[in-house]
Amino acid sequence: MKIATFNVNSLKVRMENLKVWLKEADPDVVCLQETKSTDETFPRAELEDLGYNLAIHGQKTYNGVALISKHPMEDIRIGLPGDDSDEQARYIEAVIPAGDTVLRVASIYLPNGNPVDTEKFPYKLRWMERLKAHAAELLTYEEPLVLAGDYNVIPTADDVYDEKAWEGDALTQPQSRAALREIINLGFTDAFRACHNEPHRYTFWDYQAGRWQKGQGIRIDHLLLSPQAADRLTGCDIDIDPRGREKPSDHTPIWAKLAF
DNA sequence: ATGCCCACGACACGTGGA
Repeated sequence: MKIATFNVNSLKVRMENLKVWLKEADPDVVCLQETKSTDETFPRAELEDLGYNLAIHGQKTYNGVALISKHPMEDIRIGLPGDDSDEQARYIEAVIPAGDTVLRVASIYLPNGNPVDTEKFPYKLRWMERLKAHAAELLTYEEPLVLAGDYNVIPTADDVYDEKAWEGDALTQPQSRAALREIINLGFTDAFRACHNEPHRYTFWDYQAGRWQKGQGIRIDHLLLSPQAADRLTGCDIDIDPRGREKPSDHTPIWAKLAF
């Protein structure tokens, strides 16, 4: 089972770029972020024609997450528990039959948190606390679980082209990094780091200042695996080609393969 | 030191992204 995550930065303008990648990568499940589509404007037919079932949590203009799966999805849960007043569409979860068990997958769009001297940063940290609590709950199920998405956290200096250039940014703040470590330390495995130890592999390159052309990116899209998922991990990699094509997102897809 | 680029909503440029 190939599970991918891709922050598309608007589905509407990314459909051709996305479809080219879907056809060549042929993922079973894709966690999408920043769809910027409501449930009404979501391009359902185009994705269904490619053989995918849909689970959508949309919002006008901003945010928006979705799961697309070639296998049926059950027990779809919308929104991250812990704050009923939070109206931002940043979390969706579903259960997919896999072999003689099930795979639970979540698509996560963690808040950016910039600028750090505004209410946006404490919102990010509170959201991470809620994610930690929910992740701890899901771990008690003792089933294969993948929490995948745009975490908006650069885990270490090895995951950024220039640590100094990002000093003071919400993505490298010690509090952001500590909060991500706390989640991982519940018992998760970073799929990419389980398969790769080389530094400076990226999933995002800013549109500005020629960052893509200069190879200056950051690694912020992650797949976190429960022990039962990590035991099945056979590979993980970043598909950088979509970032270099026409009308690219500023993110590129990353995937993991699990054996069932 | 700052803006660079891109998408959205909806027509002019402000907001948000990372």
